[in-house]
Formats: sequence, structure tokens, C-alpha cells
Amino acid sequence: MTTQSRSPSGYATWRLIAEELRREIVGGARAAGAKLPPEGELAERFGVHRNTVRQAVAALAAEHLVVSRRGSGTYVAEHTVLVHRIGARTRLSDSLGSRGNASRRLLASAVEPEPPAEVTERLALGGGAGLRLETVVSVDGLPISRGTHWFAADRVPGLAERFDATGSITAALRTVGIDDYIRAATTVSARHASAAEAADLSLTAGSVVLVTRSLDTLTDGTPLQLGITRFVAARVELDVGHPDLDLDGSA
Amino acid sequence: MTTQSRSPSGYATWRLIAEELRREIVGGARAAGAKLPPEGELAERFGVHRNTVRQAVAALAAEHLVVSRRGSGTYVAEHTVLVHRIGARTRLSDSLGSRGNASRRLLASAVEPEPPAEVTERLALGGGAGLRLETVVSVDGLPISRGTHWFAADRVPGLAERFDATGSITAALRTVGIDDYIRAATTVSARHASAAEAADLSLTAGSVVLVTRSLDTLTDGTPLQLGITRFVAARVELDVGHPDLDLDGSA
DNA sequence: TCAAGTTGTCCAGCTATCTAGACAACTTGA
DNA sequence: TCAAGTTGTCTAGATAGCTGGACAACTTGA
Repeated sequence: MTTQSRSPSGYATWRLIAEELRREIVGGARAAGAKLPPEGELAERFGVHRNTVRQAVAALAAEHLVVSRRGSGTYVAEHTVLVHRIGARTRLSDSLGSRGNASRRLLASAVEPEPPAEVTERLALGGGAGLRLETVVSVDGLPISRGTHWFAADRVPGLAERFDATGSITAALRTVGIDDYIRAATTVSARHASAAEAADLSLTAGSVVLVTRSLDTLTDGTPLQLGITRFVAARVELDVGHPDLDLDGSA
Repeated sequence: MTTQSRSPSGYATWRLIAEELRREIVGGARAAGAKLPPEGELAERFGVHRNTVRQAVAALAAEHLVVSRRGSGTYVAEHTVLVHRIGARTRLSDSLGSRGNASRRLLASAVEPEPPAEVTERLALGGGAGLRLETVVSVDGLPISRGTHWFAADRVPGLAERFDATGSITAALRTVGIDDYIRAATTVSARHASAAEAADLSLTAGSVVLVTRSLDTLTDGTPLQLGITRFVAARVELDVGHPDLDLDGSA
């Protein structure tokens, strides 16, 4: 009997151990390719049975953060954190640019006659309908973010179809005559993923998501897009950069 | 037997329910003062026994997010989210300004002869020692953030003592002759809190923290401070604002 | 070739968690 | 004043999930 209080509330011990190991890995204390201590040693360190450690390691292996090789050991896998730059000319496609196989997929789109109050207000819809796009961005097959994008329906006719074809919001907007837009405001928060979000992003329940709420405007200040994006916290980091150095935009 | 898979992995069902309710509350779907559905109704909705719902509600009550009144019901408590603005002139004290009882406390300070590589590099220490401050900021007695601040030890003599006295980094820096500094870079990520962080911030294990890594420089570009701040995600939101509008600073 | 080290698999027992039901205490509105 | 509605408390039982130990399968280096 280890006398350790086990899970005092709500979290299985193996999950707490998994999170601890994850912090060590993504925090940089364990480099890619490095070998983890043997399970027996970890078990001793955390004061639990080896099977409990195994369950934690299995969870990390399931998300491809580590790879176990029988007879040899468990190794930290190659894992890249996508750095997404947020600035006046923020385009997710720019952050994805250098990456392999980035794909943006349209989950659903709908014209909403009566959008939520926040949307109506910030997009200055004034009673008009809103267009809602639900998207998922993946890199190398791994989902990165889950976005909800609101537009004034009458300002962007056919946008959903265009987006579905091009896979890019910037490109789709160009086909409706909008060549430029500017990020006017962004707020960042974080929370546990909901069950639905976890499903869309191939996460286990309880994973952490970074949530941005952003407003894009045309160059004359007209509100264009209200976006709520949920990034997989384990795979994405936001770079706020330095405002003064950010006047030119990206690329 | 409800056949529902319970916690497929690592999370007690009552905790998943608590997180779900929390999202509804802080997401704005339930306003302060609003009454939650009766426990029996929630139990039916989630497909569990009322006792399980009670445990979830008790967890939310423990963090003062809801208040239960016997015979009457459970109500959403007053809860404010601190909005912290991040810009060229970022000072946490500015975001705290309008709040009641904000206090900044020094947990520990130490001169480290050999700081981590990242610190040595980004602060351009070149072999010199680093000064590390560990702080906690609270508002109305509730911890808001947990910061680790690195300085070049020889550039800020006596800073720790000064900070301890004034409770403000900006003020403490002034006493060593540094009147102005600029936020040069900030990255934002999120993850589960470690056990130590949870303890410092009065959180239950498994809570979410927003993590910022920031570099402040003097006006001539000399690196001044490297900060790693862990914000309680449930109580703080970051406002990145719009770079172009942010040239003047705050207040 | 072999010994040491490591992960994979299995099974049995224990325990925390969830389920279940009943009743008390209290509030609210008719 | 009273009935309906709601939260608080308690007890007991079922079971999913965690613990613990033993051994097999495999890798590595001497």
C-alpha cells in the first residue's frame, strides 16, 4: 500500500502521470529521440505500480508523442508545435505555409437568419442574416484547429461553395471581391475541450484547447469576419509578436 | 444500467459534467444570478444518478462559480473574468488597475549562476548570473497568475527587495534606474497545471493554465526581462488587441 | 551466444466511484 | 397554512478501474 491519496478528485492517477510526462516533453525537458526512463523507474518515481505508468505511456503513445519499442525502451517521438503568428495581417494559411500537407476542410455551413447577439452586434448585421462556416484545419492528417466563422450573408455571396473549392478563406473572399482585410481584435482564452470539439479534433475528452475570438475588418473599418477558433493546445502555440515590428504583415 | 461508457479514460464522470457546466457558465450561456436546472433534471440530461450531478455541482461550488441554496436551487455566482491586454506597453498592473484588492506577492527569489540555456540566450547573459523572481498575483484574494521572471542579475541590483516592498515590477525597476521598457515578444500556449502550479494558484489538479512567454527590452533594444506567466484560464482572458491601434500604450 | 534490461500480456483482488433509494431540511408560491 | 419543489444527508450494493505480481517476448551489448 503506497498510502498515496490516489485521485483525490476526478482524475485517474495514470492521467495525472501522463500530463506530467507530457509537460516534460513539450516543455523541452525531453528532446525528440530521447529515451524515457524505464517503466519501473517511473513507477518508483511516481509511487505507483508499473501498470499505472504503462497506462499513462500508452495514452501518450496514442497521440504519437512517444513510441514504445519492446525490449528496447520508450522514446520521445518527433513532434512539432505549430507556431501561429497573430498580427494585423493574420492569416492562418501563412503559419501553415512552410508545413507539409496542410488541409482546411469545411465541416458545415449555414445561413442563420438570427445569429447570436454577439455576432449581430460585432458584425453590425442590423437584422440581416449571418453566414456560418465550420472548419477544421489539419497538418499531416492531424487536426490542429476547429473554427467557427461568421460573415454577413449578403456581403459574401457563395462564400461557402468557394471556400469548399479552394480550402482557403482568403482565396474564397477574393472571389467575392474582397482582396484585403485586417485583424482588428483578438482575445485568447483556454479551457477543456467539449466532447464535440474533442471528437472533431481527434482528442481525448479533457484535452486543452486554446480559444481565440477575433474580428477582421475591411481596410475601411467595415466588420467582415467574426471568428472563434479552437486550437489544440498540445500542438499549437500563438505568437503575439511585437506590435511595433508588425506593421508590414507577414511572409 | 445506463450503458453509458462512463469515463472511457481517466476522467471521473462527475468531473466531465462539471467541466461541461463550467463551459456553459463562463461561455455566457448562463448569466450570473441565473438558476441552474434542478439536480434531477441535470441527472436525466447527462444520464447519470443525481448523486453524480451533485458531486459535479459541489466542485463548481468549491470554486465559487455557483452557489447552492437548500430548498431553492443552485445559482450562478458573480464571477468576473480579468481581461489582460497584451501590447507594446504591457503592464499587468494596468489590467489590474480598475480591480479591487489586487496584490502581487513574491514567493521566492534567487540569483542563479547558471540559468537555463533559453534564459542565458534570450537575455544575452553571456555567462553572467540570472536573477529569478517567483510571483503570484491575486485579485480579491483569488490567485490569478503565477509568474517566473528572469533578469540579468548585475543589471538590476536589489530588485528582489525592491519588488517585495513595492509589489510592482515596474516600480521596482524604477528604483534601479529603469524607467521604461517595451514588450518585444510574447507567445501564448495552454496546458494542464502541474501539481505545484495548482497548489500555488489554489486550483484542483488538472485545471487549465494559459502560459505566456514574454521578452521585455529597454528602449534601446537591450533585453531586460524574460517572463513566464501562468494565468488561471478560468479567470483570465488575454486581449491581443490590434497592433496598429496599440502604439500609444495603455490607460 | 548469452545475460541483463526492457516492454507486452495476463489474471486476480481491492477500492473508489457510481448507482439506487429513502427521507430530512428548507424555500417558495398559491 | 400547506403543497410542491428543491437541496442536503445517509446507507447499501454493484462494478469499472486501479493495483500488484509473475512471466513471456524482444532488444541490446558484451
